[in-house]
This record gives sequence, structure tokens and C-alpha cells, in this order.
Amino acid sequence: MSAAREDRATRRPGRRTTNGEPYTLGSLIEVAALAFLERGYDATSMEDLSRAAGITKSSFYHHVSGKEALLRGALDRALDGLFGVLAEPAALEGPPVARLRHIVRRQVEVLATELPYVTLLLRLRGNTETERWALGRRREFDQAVAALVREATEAGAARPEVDPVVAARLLSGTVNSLIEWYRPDRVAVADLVDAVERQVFDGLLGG
Amino acid sequence: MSAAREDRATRRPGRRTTNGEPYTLGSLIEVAALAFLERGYDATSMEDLSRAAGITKSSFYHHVSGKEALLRGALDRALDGLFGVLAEPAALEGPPVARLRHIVRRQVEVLATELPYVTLLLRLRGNTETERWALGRRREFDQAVAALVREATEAGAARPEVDPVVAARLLSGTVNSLIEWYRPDRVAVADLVDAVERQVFDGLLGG
DNA sequence: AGCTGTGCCGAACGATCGTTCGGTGGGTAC
DNA sequence: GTACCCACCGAACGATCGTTCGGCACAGCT
Repeated sequence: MSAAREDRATRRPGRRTTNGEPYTLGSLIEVAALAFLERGYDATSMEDLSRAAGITKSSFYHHVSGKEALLRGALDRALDGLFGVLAEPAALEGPPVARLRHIVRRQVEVLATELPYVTLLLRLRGNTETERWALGRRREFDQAVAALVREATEAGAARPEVDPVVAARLLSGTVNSLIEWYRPDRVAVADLVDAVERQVFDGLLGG
Repeated sequence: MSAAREDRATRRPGRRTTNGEPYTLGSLIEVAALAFLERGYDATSMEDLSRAAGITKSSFYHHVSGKEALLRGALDRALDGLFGVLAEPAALEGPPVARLRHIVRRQVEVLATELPYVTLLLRLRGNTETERWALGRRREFDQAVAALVREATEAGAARPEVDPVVAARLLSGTVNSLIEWYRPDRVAVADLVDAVERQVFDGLLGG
């Protein structure tokens, strides 16, 4: 996590005494998200975070207003990624099934590339106001996908025997469950996208 | 340690002042699991638990050795349910696909009926020795299912284009994601089982 | 030279955590 | 009666939490 700090040590951009890279809010949010991913939000102390960043706890507070701000920043990044998918042209035009396919594929990509942030979003319990706000936005996203599943079912393009609401939940569940096991070094993102699409739209059996 | 207290319920077994129901370890584990389900393990204090049980914090400790024991008890119950499925005859005999189908259906049933306990199991981060022990047992279960998926693929009964390991992860993810939204009062268990089986083995599309 | 702003730190704050302990009151056994 | 048991409680323990504060070292500017 600190390898990038001493390379351009000659120039003094901000203040930084011993090394070049200043601590930005974004970089500290990244550090925090990785720690939250590993131990969970509540079980991660500010001492843990500051140690991971390479400074003391009190120095850490010089750059960050508090623990909840780190959470909020990470959740913002996750939600921006997800809602960005919904705003893409291929998610807005064409038959419902095609739009659904595109959203699922892109959602998997966002999950894979923004893994720590999305993981944080999906593990929320709603204990604080910030968490409830993020859960509300996440529900918006899920409902948009659920509406698309219902459209596809009514258009006769999806299995009518299954309640579209339940189908949408299972769909979201399948995609979101990636955070439980996917690690970027083991499986390529492109292969992951294909595998999820096949399993979701074609099922486990057949061939 | 405590099972001997409730069996002879007619004769005032323990002491109980205001009501007849004695506090057994099992009933307190149930209370705890429900609270953990709502707020998360770390965010739930012993004060919360004792208040939910209707006694003070110090009285609570008269019945329970500690917070981790409650966690351990709940995890035990979840793991017993899951491994019980693997031990059923229909999970041991017959072609791989049929055994897989049976396990998936029964696993959904266990998730639905033991929801708080399984939820606790699936949210573990491995911060304590107890958590790591439970994660190890859970991995055993997942590997047993993964082995069955591989068998089915080699037998030509599942899609060969998808890596069996990834397919098994997606399968487990789909089933386990039920804990994120399923509540026993909204959808009947039998309908849930059918919907999951269809979505997993037949896919979202078609009709 | 002196002044100022800033990155960083040690020490401590009050709050809350899980846990322990001494005691109390009312029931049972003798 | 009296001795004992046990569910229950109030109060406090040490530890750790997130957060704050005063001060130190050093760079840029005048």
C-alpha cells in the first residue's frame, strides 16, 4: 500500500515531510474501504485505519473528519458506479431483455472493479443515518432492475411461472454474491461477466 | 449445561418470579440471533440483548457465559441444519444432477426456517477463533456442493462453457442471497424452493 | 531574520463496551 | 424456624472506542 509514496520524492507538492504523495481524502477512503472489507466496519478501529495509512491516529484526523465520513465516501463511490450503469444508453433503449442483459453485465463489471466499495454497500445494516440513506439509494437501484424484470416477463420474454419480484431478487442476489468470493487476481473480469450472464439467463443445466 | 431445566415444567423447576417461562440457553440464543440479524453482531451490545430478553445485563450473565458463546450456539444450529442436508439419502444416492437438485431445494428450506442463524453464519468475517472455526466448516459444505457441480459437469449434464468452480460459487451465492430479502411472512417456503430451483437450473429466460 | 501555515504527533477526553462481584429476596428442604 | 439455593439486580471493573487538543518541526514567504 505504500510503494507509490517514495518514487517522486524530489518534488514537494503539498507539504509532506518525508515523502512525496500527500494524503488525499480519496486515498484514505480507499485504505479504509480495504480494511472494512477485511474485518467489517464496526470491527475496524480508527487506530487500524491510521496504521494502515502509515500515520498516527491523530494525524489521520487531520485529513478526515471522522469514521462515518469515510463510510459515506466509500458508499458514494459504489452508488455512483451502479447508477452510472443505469444511465448508459444501452440500459435505456431497446427491448427489456436486452437492456437487462446489458445492466447485468455492466453491474458485474462495476462490482469487480469497485469491489471494496460495493461490498461495503451490500453489508449495511442501517444502524446510522448515513447507512439508511445509502440503503435507500440501493433500494432505488434494485427497484429499477426489478421493474425491468417485470417488463420482460410481461413481454413474454422471461419465465412466467416465477413471480417477477422473486426472480428480480434472485437475480440481484446472484450478481451481488460475487463480493463473497471474487478476488481480482483469480478470475478475469471478462470471464466472470460471461459466466454470470450464462448462469442467469440460461441456467446451470443444458449443453 | 441447561437442558435439565425445562423438561419438568409443571413443577416450578427454577425460580422465575413474574412468569413461568424459564430462560434456557437455547431461548436466549434465539433472542440474540434475532438481534444480531437486525443490527449485526458487533453493533449489538449485551445491554441490547438482555433488554430484549426482559432482564438486566447482570442477570443475563447468570444464564450465558458470554457474547461469543451466543454466537457459537447460533452458528452451531446453522451448521447442523446445513450438514444435515448433506447427510440425507437423496443427497448421497443417484445421479449427480438429481443429488444437486435435492441439496439446493433442501438448502433453501433450511435457510428459510433457520434464517437468523444462517444469516449470522454467512456474515462472518473471521475476526475471532470461533468465527474462523465456523468459516472453516462452512467452507467444507461449499466444497461438497462444488464437488457435486464438477461431477455433474463431467457427466455432461451441466453447461461445459462455464468453469465448474465459478458455477458452484454462483450457485451458492444465489441460494445464500435469500437471507438478504426473504422474510417468512411474505413468501411461502414451498414457492421459494420452486422459484430458486427454476431460476438456478432453467435460467431467467424462456417460457 | 521572523512569521505563518501545515503535516504530524503524544496524551488525554468522555462514552461505551463485555464482564465481574457482592448482595437481596423469596422459594424449597430439613 | 432456619439454613440453603438461586434467579435476579445495581454498581463497578478495565479495556477500547471515536474524537479532541496543545504543541513541535519544518517549508515558503517577506
